[in-house]
Amino acid sequence: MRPRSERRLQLIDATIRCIAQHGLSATTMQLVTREAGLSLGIANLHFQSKENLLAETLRHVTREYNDGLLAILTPESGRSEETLASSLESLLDFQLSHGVTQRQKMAVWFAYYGEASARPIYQKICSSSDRLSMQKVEELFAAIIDEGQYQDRDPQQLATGYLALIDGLWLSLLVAPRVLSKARGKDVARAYLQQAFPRHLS
Amino acid sequence: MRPRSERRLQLIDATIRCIAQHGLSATTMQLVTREAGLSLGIANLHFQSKENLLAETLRHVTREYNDGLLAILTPESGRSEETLASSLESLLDFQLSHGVTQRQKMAVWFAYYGEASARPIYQKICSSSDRLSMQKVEELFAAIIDEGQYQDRDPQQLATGYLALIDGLWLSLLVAPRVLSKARGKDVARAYLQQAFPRHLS
DNA sequence: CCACTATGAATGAACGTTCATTTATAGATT
DNA sequence: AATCTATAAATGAACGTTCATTCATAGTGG
Repeated sequence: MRPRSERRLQLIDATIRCIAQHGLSATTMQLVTREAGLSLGIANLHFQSKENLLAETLRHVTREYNDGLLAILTPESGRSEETLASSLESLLDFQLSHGVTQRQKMAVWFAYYGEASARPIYQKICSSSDRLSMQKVEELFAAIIDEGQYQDRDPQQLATGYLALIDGLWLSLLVAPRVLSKARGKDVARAYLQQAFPRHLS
Repeated sequence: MRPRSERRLQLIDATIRCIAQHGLSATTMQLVTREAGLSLGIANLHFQSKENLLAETLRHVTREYNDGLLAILTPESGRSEETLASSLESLLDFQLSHGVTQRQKMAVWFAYYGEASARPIYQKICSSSDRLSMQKVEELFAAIIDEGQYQDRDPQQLATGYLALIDGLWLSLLVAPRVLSKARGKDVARAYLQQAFPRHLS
């Protein structure tokens, strides 16, 4: 017997692996609980329903990503080494890091995106996460434009383009990893940022 | 009684509407055949199985898009008015046209992408379509770089970035249409191309 | 001894598929 | 033209399977 929070995480992790391996539509309670090494009834005990388990899994993956993003893009007092240029570099490193671009995570992410247009719950979670990224990246870009005295740059438009580019690269990495390597994907994203802020990226 | 090809198209159209409205995992044979105004058994008569119907639906949407792309990016003798600059403009217009960016089509597209990592059939269809787009866009970009004598431009990298950007914009249009309008999405894509080929886009 | 955690067989609803039957169409025969 | 025949199209009730959920039961810690 283990505490509630531990079992919840154990089941969410198993759900992630199942979605990545079998897809969202083939993910059953049997598969998830067996993957977790637990009995069939346990998921309903901790999550009430499958729908809820799936929603919580999406929230988990989304929160994990958002926390990583906020750690980079939220200015903190005491980090004297931090510059706007280093934040930009960190952002790029993070979004194409191993942790974020591993197959499992991306497969989960896009599986939910694919169903989002039909399920309000998923749509809400996805779009609110997108809004946060957009806001934070736009803030960073605005500060960089100000610092670098860049002319004719629209931070909102650049942030929209950058985040769309990252999403598209993730999709390519997921569907055709042999065509696009992670390193090349990073080059492409870096080129975008270099065009936008040449004096902030080597 | 109607000929085979007509019924097939009728069922594929119904499948598209069902996926857009209910999602891929909630699309049942009952739903599809009722949407088409036909009986339950008819889909298996024309498509053998549900799996086959779903695969054919993906092929249909993919082919429709590829045909539109090829019509723009395949040079034809007799089109004397055609320039590389006008091809670039046409490409942009097409990829953010009403026909391509309507909710139904995008919802179907991403629903399959979401399942593609777990289903080889979907993966194959999606990735071979991506490869075609990549090849054609890369050819266009290479010709433009040559004509415009642009320096330090890698056509493959630019094409990868551009197509990823378009994918990402479609995703935004689907999940958060209120945040990103089609017109603004087009502006963002145009800005990318303008940075790359300033002398080929007004 | 009580509250919480855990099990897995049982349940009923929903699903894809099948198939006996009916309906419609086109060609052949009278 | 009218009738018959052969073929394909179309139907929907029925079948077997799979699924999420329930629940009686058992185990565990305080």
